[in-house]
Amino acid sequence: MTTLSAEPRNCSVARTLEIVGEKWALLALREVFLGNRRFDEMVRKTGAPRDTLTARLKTLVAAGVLERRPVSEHPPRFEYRLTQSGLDLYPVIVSLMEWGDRYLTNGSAPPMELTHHCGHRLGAVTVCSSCGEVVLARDVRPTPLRATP
Amino acid sequence: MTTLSAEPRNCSVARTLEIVGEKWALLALREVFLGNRRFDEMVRKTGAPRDTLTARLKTLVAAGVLERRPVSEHPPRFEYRLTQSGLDLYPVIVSLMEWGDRYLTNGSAPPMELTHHCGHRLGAVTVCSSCGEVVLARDVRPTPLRATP
DNA sequence: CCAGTAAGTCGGAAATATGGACGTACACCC
DNA sequence: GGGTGTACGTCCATATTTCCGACTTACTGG
Repeated sequence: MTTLSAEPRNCSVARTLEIVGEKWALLALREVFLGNRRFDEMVRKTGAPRDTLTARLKTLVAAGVLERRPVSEHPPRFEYRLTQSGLDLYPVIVSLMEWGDRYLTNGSAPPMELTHHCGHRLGAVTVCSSCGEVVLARDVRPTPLRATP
Repeated sequence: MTTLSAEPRNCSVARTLEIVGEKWALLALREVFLGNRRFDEMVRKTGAPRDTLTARLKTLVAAGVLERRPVSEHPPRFEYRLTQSGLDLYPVIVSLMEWGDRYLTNGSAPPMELTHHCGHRLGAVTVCSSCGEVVLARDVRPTPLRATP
């Protein structure tokens, strides 16, 4: 018999989405990348319900993507900071933004522009780390698995 | 007064997430990128509830990311194909996968590898289209808006 | 005729999301 | 000292979604 029913794939995409696979999680991250590290600020800038944002931030902190740290004792105030793994989610955010800029602006200018430290507007492209070529879906194939011996 | 309450940002990330900002939508896209274009196959490989997948596919088709086309009349069979805008979501998928491979494999090998047509394992990196440098969050700033006159 | 597959739809229970009010702990100002 | 405002949540009741299993339709193949 062939692998007949193929359980749900446990790939890295699925695993990653367990952590960031929800609108408010990614929008909270967007805010932190933009420098807004405080709860109320995130509520305002994302439009997320306070409860939901609380839950998402907890997940992100538990996953080690954000760190919640006190910035003042009296009054008690906190901020959420990106950890290294959090910083490494930047490509996810920018590729979402890039796509929206291309397909969802309906002719008008993108609602926000980013400037790279090279001085130019950031245009983010995904390239292959081996050959440096722009990655197109049609140029990529899943590597066949070796049979389990 | 300063822009006191700052309505939720309507940025491209938020707009994009209205379409793909949910686990099953992105996993369905992953499957299509892997070549599985059929409904039942997506159900099996993603583990999504059939209803939910139906709903997500409808959204994706409505957004023009996928196209639902008949592949047989008798019996009626359909497949979902990526449109150009759908193909351009590839960077989102690969950057999610890249991150999971880095942070969620717990020491073991990634559950799936991709091969680029250059012959090497695909390592996807996001670079600035102007200077070619790898994009790091700390090297990017939002461009200040011109004041509305 | 029976089994199987593909592509959904349906219904009802369970889980989540949402919005508004509330709580706490201050700071600022008069 | 009292009133107002901000930050960071929590709580509750309702609304919406999700989830699962069963069912439907339309065939093919034996």
